[in-house]
Amino acid sequence: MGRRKIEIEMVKDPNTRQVTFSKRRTGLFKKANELSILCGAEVAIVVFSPGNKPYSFGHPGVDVVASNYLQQENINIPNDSQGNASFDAPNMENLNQELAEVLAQIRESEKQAEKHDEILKKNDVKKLSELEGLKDSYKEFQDLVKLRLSDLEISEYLMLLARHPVVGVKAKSTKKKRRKN
Amino acid sequence: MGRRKIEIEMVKDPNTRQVTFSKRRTGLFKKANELSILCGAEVAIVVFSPGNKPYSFGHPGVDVVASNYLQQENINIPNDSQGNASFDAPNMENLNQELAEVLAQIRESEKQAEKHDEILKKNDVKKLSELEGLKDSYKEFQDLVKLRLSDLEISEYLMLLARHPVVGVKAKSTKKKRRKN
DNA sequence: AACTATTTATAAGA
DNA sequence: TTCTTATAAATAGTT
Repeated sequence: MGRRKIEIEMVKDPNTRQVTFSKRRTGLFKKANELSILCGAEVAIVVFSPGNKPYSFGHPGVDVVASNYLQQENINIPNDSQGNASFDAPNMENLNQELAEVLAQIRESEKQAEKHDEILKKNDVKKLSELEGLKDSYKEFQDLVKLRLSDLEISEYLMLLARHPVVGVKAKSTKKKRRKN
Repeated sequence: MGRRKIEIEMVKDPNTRQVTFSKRRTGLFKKANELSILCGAEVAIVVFSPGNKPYSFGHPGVDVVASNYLQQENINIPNDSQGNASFDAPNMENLNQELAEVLAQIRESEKQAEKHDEILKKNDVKKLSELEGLKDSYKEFQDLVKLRLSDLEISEYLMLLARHPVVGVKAKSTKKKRRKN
């Protein structure tokens, strides 16, 4: 849909490829957004550019989509179906297990936190002094939870993407080369 | 791009909505496929229909993406050697311990949260201004979480998860050996 | 599912 | 990178 028709095949020129990527990624995300609004559908997308830079889109949010997915499928626990459990396996499994535990607890905590909010909303607040204390510790609590929650949300999201109802491992890293696109 | 222009808002009629969903989902996946081919990009999409049925698209495949990514980046977690601004990242060796600590903290926080709930229940709280504050701070860290959901992290988690989509409920083992190479 | 009148996306070019 | 524009492609309403 441009000045000329192009074949759907790898764009040879790196520059052109980059430009094409940028334009089409924008278009893809726009379409995804429209789809989610028009149809009330939940959408999550992850894309890696030619330069390996990751981009993502989620509506209403990757975490929400993931949660719904998990709620629907819940945590099935398939075994390693690939038999390729060698690569850093001990390490990963160990983390995986712990993460799974934390995940469960976080979700529990989240529910409580929500309840907490609900209660606050429904019951008109009365004791000011007490509230002050509550507020502080509540916030601390929330911070703690959230500190980990982001990682977990990602894990959930990834489970979703992997199309397997599994709990994923997360490894905090960061370094990454940052290419242009 | 049809007989008439439509507003991007929830399609009211369920039938029409379903039809729109089908058409646009097809279009979205087609676009994703073209993007992946034209630019050699990795793409993964998950969509939930209005009826909550999941649809997904992946090219060339989440696990493949994961392998490539790991091979390229590996789980190497040096400090920021690229001069990229980033937050600290504990390496794999520290993860277990870190997780354990967080786990403990969360448990503690949960207890606090419960206490809070009880207090609130027993004392009919009443103070709108305070409520507002609570809601605000809650939103604040919600936003913080969103910030942490950077593309970078998502990609890393995606890779790791897809590579090790296993959740073993095994006994807690000890640390792990080697780090990335 | 097909068919088109239109709208929308985008390939080139600036 | 952003914008412009000719043209290809997607799709809303219809059959």
